[in-house]
Amino acid sequence: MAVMAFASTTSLDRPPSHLRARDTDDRVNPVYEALVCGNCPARQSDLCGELKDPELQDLSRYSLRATFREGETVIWEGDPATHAGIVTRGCLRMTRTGADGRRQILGFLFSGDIVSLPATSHYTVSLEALANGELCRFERSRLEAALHKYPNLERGYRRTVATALEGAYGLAYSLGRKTAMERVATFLSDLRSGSCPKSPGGIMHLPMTRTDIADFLGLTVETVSRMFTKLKGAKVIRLPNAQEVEIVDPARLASLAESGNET
Amino acid sequence: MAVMAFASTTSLDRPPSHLRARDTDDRVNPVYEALVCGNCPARQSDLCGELKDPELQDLSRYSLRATFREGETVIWEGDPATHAGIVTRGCLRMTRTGADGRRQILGFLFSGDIVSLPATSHYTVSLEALANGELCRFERSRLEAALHKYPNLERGYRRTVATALEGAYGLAYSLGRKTAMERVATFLSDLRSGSCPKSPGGIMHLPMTRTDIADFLGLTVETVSRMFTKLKGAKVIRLPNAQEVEIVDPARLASLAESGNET
DNA sequence: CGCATCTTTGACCACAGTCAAAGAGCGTGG
DNA sequence: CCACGCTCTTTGACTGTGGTCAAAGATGCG
Repeated sequence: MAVMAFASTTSLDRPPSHLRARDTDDRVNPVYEALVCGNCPARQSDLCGELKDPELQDLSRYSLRATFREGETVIWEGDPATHAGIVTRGCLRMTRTGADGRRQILGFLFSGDIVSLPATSHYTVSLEALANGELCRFERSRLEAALHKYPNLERGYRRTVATALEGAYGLAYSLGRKTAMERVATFLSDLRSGSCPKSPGGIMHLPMTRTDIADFLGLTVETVSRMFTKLKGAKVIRLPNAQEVEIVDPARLASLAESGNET
Repeated sequence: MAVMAFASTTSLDRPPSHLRARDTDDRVNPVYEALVCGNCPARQSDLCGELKDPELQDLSRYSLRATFREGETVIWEGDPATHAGIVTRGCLRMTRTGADGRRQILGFLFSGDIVSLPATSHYTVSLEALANGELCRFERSRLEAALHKYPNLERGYRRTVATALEGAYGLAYSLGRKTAMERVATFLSDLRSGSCPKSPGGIMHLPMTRTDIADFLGLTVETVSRMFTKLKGAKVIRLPNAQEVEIVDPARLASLAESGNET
């Protein structure tokens, strides 16, 4: 699939074009796909959730599967927006990078989350893999045809984008009006109730680094680390190691997410 | 007669009345609406822009017009989300308010801007009028039916929401990663190229207060005021009075929006 | 084991927030 | 017509939260 180079904003701290080679493993396999959809993690998503089996089977004929590896950039800000898709496995970060390298992460995508089409002809965010995974993608015109053919799908897509908008508003509220402690508490609280996979013991594995969290919350690594330490000291969370968090006191965490200092 | 029946139906399932006295002036007038659409400011919008005249005429049968006055709250966060609509005149602010009164403005809506349906059954933001104006509204199920009937409309709606998402991402980037000066410069620069009405002399009338701007940019009134003063001192803008801004040096303003201190 | 990357901690600093007060603009009423 | 009160804006002095800089632990990998 043809992808052009875009010197401007994208190639700052991420390795450039050689990573995009993986894009080529898109493949179409009607029979296989139809079978796969049944137990696809995205089967429960807003997008596919309301589809009936025959609809899904028809739709799956147009789906393309692409695997990605940790560290790989799946979508580059500024590239022609040719596909939309669903994450079926793994985790990605959605980022926007300024000309001077400042970075804002706009969200983390887990299995079942959707990559929607931008309003413009080019992507306005990058998508970088935090863990190996897989995308179920649709070529733009195929998706648009399907949206028109299946009102269920169209409604689901609408809800999906509205949910994304809702998330962005929530993020804006955090960034604009919350303190560092509130932001970190909000982040952990949201992760807990979100699609981040949890182990049976209630321990969450964080696929993102402290730097990623900082870039998501509009803070610095140091501040994020200090807040983690503080939450650990207050016995609100446990940190078996840097990548694992156990939320010991969800109620207190939720309260900290709203007020910062205890109620 | 069918139209009249529809009119009474919608007034029945309209949200509880104590919050919104003004809503009562919704009215349906097929002939009048059809004529009005032709020179409606929203005719150029993403939503209505691609519609052909017959489609528009059909659609207009379901439109409800509601006027609003400065200071009035048109939509309350938490209310059942019964309508979507287009601003046809005036200006509104979209706000989210925390339990403790902290406020984040998520955007300003001018004529032609769309109020889309939320993913949930209830509105997640409030809409407050900054200037007298008018909304062209559609009852939820009517809009959904129309979206399915007219692919043009559906595509337009999709682009509209994607544009809103784009705007929210831009705001998040500002809030998370820009300095006070950059945010104010970005705000003014965006207003200039946006739908905020301008006088022939290139002077913009700001319908929002400094407090509103602060609540939009995640700053305080004092900081916003200081940045305005600084921009005036640097001859980047002129301030004939507090409500009017003339952008004297757009290029410099744009540069300040990205880097804060000169290039 | 050695190097690289990520995380944590500490000391210091600056940008924007807080608190306070004066100035500007505007509608209302005497 | 001006005085009054209200709201909004501006300016000043000071403070504090979170950023910056630096360095020491962890952790993981070849």
